[in-house]
Amino acid sequence: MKKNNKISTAVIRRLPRYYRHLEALHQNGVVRISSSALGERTGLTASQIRQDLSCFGEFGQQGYGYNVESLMTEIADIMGMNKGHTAVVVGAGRLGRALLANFPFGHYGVTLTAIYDIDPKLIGTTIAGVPVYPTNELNTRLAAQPVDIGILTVPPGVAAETANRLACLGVKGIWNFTNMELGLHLTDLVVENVHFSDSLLSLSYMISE
Amino acid sequence: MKKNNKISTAVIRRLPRYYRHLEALHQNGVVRISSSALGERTGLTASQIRQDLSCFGEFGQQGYGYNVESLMTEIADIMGMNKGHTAVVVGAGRLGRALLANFPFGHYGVTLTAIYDIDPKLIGTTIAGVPVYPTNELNTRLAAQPVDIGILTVPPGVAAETANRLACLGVKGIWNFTNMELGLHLTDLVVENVHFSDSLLSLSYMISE
DNA sequence: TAGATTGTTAATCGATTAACAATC
DNA sequence: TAGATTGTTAATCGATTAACAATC
Repeated sequence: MKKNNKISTAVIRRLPRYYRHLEALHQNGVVRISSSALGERTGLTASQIRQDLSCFGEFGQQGYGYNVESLMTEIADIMGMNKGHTAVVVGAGRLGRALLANFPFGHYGVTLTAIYDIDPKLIGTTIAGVPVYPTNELNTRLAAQPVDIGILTVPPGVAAETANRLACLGVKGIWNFTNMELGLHLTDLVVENVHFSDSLLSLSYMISE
Repeated sequence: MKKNNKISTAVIRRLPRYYRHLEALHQNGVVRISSSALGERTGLTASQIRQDLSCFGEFGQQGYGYNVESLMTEIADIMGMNKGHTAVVVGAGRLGRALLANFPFGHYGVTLTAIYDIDPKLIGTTIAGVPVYPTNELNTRLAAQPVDIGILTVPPGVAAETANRLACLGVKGIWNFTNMELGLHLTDLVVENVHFSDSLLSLSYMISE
């Protein structure tokens, strides 16, 4: 009984959190969990969890709760982890390489098809098993073989320009690690910003009380 | 006319965004801006901006708007950028080093006093001008000279344990880059999570519609 | 069966938006 | 002065919480 009304961003932002906790529970061999127990773990109310999940279907069972593994699988599916999303990384500097080395893209259902950089020393090599191409081949390569996500780890100076190119080349989403506001107002493009500075400044505020 | 009622997290999360845009405006030589113009830039309503700012004081002027530089300065101050916060980085792996190399801590009013790692090759060196100490000296060094913020870039396996040590050593905040839930429930400790996976999964959901 | 816990409806709470008098 | 734009109060909207019948 999927309900495609319109999911609020508040709910969407909580889905990965549910997933993270369910994954940990599953790894610890926990088979079932009630909304109240999950609430305790996640720091949310049982009511909110049931409300959130009910946006997508009926995954629980009265008197029992939720099966950890199947709820985990359902949420993974809802979040698009089984859509086979493809992505390219643009910018293989320290941050790009740290991400490539540490972040388990495959685990989240994202396949990296290429890395782009301007450094001649990197061209032709592979990083984390992904080939590095020169950035000036971005247009032709992506035109020939579109991808879903552009991961932006370029220096701030070329962030906006690169984002524009990615947008024109038809990516559906940009994962933006530059501290720049991309200012793209295309309705069909999603920009997810990872603004470290915003995060640190919030922390700074909260410890300054 | 500061009003210390209780600022909602929604407002706190928008402060860095205001700051970012004001900084850019200032760099472009813009001297004054109205709430509606700032709203257009930031994608928020003029009403919300005025409402938000009024939590902290009266920074504008009727018929004129806000002075970009002074509003920027005010917000910087509100966010604690002038508190002289100190921080240590724990974990000098790829991510830690990328952060050290790229992120302008000083610009946000945070002074790094030390880096801790277990790799003997790194001990005694400096990264981005900050000395690296062995992690087993964390307790004695922080006990002797407390810091405000612990930046957690250790591998997931030791995240919880390291966070606990930092908490016991009196840090006020933890900037958590591990994908782990730290599960510290100390009332006087603030944990700011940078969960890359949550961010990517939200993006994944949003492009999957 | 009796106890537990769901999904959902209704009530509450908080956050955003609109409106406007005050005033630069 | 007249026009613009603030800070703030009131109205609206949305999100969270509480309650409970349904049922495993």
